Amino acid sequence: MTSQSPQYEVIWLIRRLFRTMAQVADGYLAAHGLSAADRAVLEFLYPEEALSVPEIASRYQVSRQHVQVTVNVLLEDGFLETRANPRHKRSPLIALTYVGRELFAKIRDIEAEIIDALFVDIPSDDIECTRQTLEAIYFHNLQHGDSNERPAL
Amino acid sequence: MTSQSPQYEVIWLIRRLFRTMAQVADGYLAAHGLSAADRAVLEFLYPEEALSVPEIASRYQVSRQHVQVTVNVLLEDGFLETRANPRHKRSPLIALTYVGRELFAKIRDIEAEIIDALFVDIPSDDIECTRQTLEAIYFHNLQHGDSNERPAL
DNA sequence: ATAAACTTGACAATTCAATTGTCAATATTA
DNA sequence: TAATATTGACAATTGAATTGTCAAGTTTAT
Repeated sequence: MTSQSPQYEVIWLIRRLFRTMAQVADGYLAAHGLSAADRAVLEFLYPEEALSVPEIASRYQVSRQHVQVTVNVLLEDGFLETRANPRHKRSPLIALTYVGRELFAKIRDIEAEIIDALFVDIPSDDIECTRQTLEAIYFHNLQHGDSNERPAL
Repeated sequence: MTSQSPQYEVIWLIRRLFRTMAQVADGYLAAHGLSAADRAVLEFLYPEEALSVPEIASRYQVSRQHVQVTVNVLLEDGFLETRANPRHKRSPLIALTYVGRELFAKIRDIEAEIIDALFVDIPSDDIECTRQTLEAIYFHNLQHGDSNERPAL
């Protein structure tokens, strides 16, 4: 509603699409016992990354302590494992286990299905144009961003 | 990161753009003493809508009680006023006051500036293509949506 | 017109994600 | 080797939102 310029409408649509997508995501994530925060951590490590908790926190632009708790639970659940960290003797690297990688692959499959259904009517040229435009905005945003670290999930 | 299909990347970008936008919004909203929830309520009433609290709640897909609290504060602040409700004698319509309308217009000006800066390098054809594509996805989503009401801010 | 069923606004308690604060142990660096 | 910083664990707090409850008033069906 309440349109003004095409730019404004694009932003409006992004806000609303995010909201509905988040609702849908909550559904299939909860069905696998995951929260949005869990998903974010898994995504940072997928498929073969190994990062320390503070590293994840700074990328996920979220407090170190919060990531710690999330990671600890995922470790207990067997989706993550610790590895020796060549850069820090006390702070291990966190990586996906085989089970964790399978889980996140499954999540991605579910998402891919939903997304494909969403885009089923859209010509691929339009998808590509949209992708490029959003990417340009995203990186433009980064250039002028006042935050000193990456923007986060 | 971790691209697969252009579709997936579009969704990925929407998620990240939303996050960074929300951070920016928190900044200028807080500078005017508003929360995101306040903004949502003002937007529903701008420029000349008059809705009851339960009506706002069902559009904003949020609990009636939460909207009530938000509206009560905005009433006290003089940004909203109550009017007789022809459909309900006890539940008044809520509408913007002159001051409230000025405030939201100001918010929109700030947003328009930020958005224009964001899109400054993008050809208008690309903006239009993006708008159409996102709109198509949004309405496609609505058709198949399982929620029985509108999707929300 | 009247009784039954529902809606509304107010208030309270709770939940959930996330932040902030603190601290001892350990690492890094100067 | 001493000074400084980082890490993980734990606790308390915040903030936005939900859920529960209830009396008062309103709508609807009879």
